[in-house]
Amino acid sequence: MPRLPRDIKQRWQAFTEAEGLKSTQQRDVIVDEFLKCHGHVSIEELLARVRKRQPGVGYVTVYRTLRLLAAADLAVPRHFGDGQTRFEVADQVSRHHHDHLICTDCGLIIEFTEPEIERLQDEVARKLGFVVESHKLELYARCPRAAKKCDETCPHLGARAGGHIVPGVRTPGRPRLSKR
Amino acid sequence: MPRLPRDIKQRWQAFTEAEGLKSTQQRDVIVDEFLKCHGHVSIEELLARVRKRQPGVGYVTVYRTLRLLAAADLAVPRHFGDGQTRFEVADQVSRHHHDHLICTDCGLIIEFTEPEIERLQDEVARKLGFVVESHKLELYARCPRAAKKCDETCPHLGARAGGHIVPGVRTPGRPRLSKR
DNA sequence: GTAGGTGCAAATCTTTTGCATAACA
DNA sequence: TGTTATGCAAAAGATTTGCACCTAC
Repeated sequence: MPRLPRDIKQRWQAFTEAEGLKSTQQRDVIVDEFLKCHGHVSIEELLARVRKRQPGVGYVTVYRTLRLLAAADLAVPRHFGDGQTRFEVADQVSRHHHDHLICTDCGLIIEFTEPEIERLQDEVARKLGFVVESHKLELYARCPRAAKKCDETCPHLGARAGGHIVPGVRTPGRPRLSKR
Repeated sequence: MPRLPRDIKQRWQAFTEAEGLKSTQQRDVIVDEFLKCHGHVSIEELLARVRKRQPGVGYVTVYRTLRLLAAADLAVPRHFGDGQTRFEVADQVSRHHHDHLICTDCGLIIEFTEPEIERLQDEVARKLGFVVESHKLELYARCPRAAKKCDETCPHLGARAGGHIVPGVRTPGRPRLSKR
């Protein structure tokens, strides 16, 4: 059993080889563009990037390629509760693992790491007889009343509606993330 | 501003009153059944329970009632990545707050609490200038190779397909939760 | 030439809304 | 008696599959 190559492109190559996958113009561009992404891309977003280089590429092809990337452990799907799946480059996750803090005012996503939390997670699981494979930690938080700090970080603070009752229910608690 | 009643049913009553909501047979049964739930119910699951008492109740009514319960902070929506929204009684969340460990073999959900993790979360947010409103922590884990422990806890371990490649991509990483 | 890939259209699946009818206060 | 609620059907969104055609090995 050969060691997984450090380089992410090599890992992709190894995967395609092992699975007998072919190289095509579309697939190559999609993978290339995806690996250049830093944040959390949705299929649509990636599709838009790809089409700048290869107009005519279909949604489905991006979808299937991301599925392959996920199978190869090169992409990690994320669900922030807005009903869309977003993907993150696994390299960024493993080499620079992080969790997320989501602003409940504007949906801004901040990444953070807290090694002590990670350690405690492993410990909790171990006590229950499990071994953690992955985890998801999201803090839904808002800037303090003073809103001083918030003006700096939140792009469109205060852009919410003023309604009386009940939006949809797709997001955890109250937060509503931007769509598309 | 009156204190929120301790009792959850009283809180619901206060909410309906304040919002001018009417009491109906369907709504009453739905709320009642929901509050009796302990785990994480999906709309369909709750609908099934409700229909045992009131056949003919529509999916939409359950949906809208849960939306109201969420607005009243009596239900907390959860997203475990299988594309379905599940709801938890807020009472269980606030009085007995907990996070989730999900078995990547069978989808079994175990609840746990780790006060130290909670504390660290607040600290991290504070350092970034935020105040945590809520959070979501999920550990995706598997029982140790030996699988000893797993046989005890996992209802249908080994019930997965044996396919070669790539299921859907809705779940984080590999885990596949049971549908419906 | 053949297995694998692409892209359209269409099927699924879940959540959400429109609207006519029924039930509550 | 006038809201408010219900439930059907259908819209909306996102994901997933079927299938005919195309392309890389």
